Amino acid sequence: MPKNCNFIEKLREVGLRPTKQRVKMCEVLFNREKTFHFTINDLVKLLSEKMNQKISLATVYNTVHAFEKKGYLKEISIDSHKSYFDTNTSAHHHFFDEDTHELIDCDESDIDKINIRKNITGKKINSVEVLVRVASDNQTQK
Amino acid sequence: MPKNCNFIEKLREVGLRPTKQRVKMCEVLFNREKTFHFTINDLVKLLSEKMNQKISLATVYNTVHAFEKKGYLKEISIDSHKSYFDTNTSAHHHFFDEDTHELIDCDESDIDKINIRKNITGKKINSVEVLVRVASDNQTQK
DNA sequence: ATCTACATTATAATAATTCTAAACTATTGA
DNA sequence: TCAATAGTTTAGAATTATTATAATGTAGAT
Repeated sequence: MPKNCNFIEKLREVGLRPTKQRVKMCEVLFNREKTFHFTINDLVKLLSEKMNQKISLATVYNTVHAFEKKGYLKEISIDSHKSYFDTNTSAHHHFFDEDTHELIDCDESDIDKINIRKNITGKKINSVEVLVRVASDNQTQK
Repeated sequence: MPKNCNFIEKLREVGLRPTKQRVKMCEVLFNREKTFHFTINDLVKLLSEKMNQKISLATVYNTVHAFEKKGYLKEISIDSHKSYFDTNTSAHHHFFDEDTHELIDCDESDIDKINIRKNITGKKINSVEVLVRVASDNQTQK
């Protein structure tokens, strides 16, 4: 049984038609050990260069957003100039390497539980996320 | 002594020429009790509607970025679709109201100190910021 | 096999931001 | 004071990221 079958099933489960393009994108995004952080641009490049799969840019946008809506992907706000997505959809924190522009997931144990003392009346907390910006430690940095 | 003098001096101190446009923007941004969160769009509207000051869009971008570089403003990443700026340039956390798209500063006492257990070798921590997303608490929400 | 609803595609449209090059202005110092 | 000059503003063009459109294609149901 080829591994694609998993993706076909998973797509069907959430009500997304398992089209050629979506299955291909699943392979690129979810056949990984570690979580994957990417921009739409990264993904288009990966698909065309590594997978030799020409998918229209509009489809990549549509599909990424479909995946996001169905909980397969999560959008991360780090840089107002581009959208990052994360294959790890659980609530978790990030390190952001300002030298390489690389995102790194935090494990649960990396950051102690955040204690929030303030309450906004009539509002409930949807998420609490920490972003730790890091950069090169040497003296000669800019 | 008109209050503008302060801004003229301040601009000069950091090496920015105190032009008419910059001083006007200072008045809009920094003559406030509370910190101010805004997008470029908000600012352009404020300048033209409230202050009756027509400033070219390019100048608003230039000036906001000049202020940011000199530490007068801080950019906040919340929404990948627009850039928010904050007149509070110290390290601090935010609430983000997902209903109104409003940003609210946290006081020091609102969130306990964040304890980071992980170390990225060769990298130092530049900042640690928490974003708490809140939304309406009622049952009938979307 | 056929139908229908949903997907994909190329391309156009939009929105946010940056670039360009000409006109303008604050500062310097003769 | 006044010109020189270096930095600034401006309108508009260019660029980039993203979304909309409308025609064509395809998965799933009958």
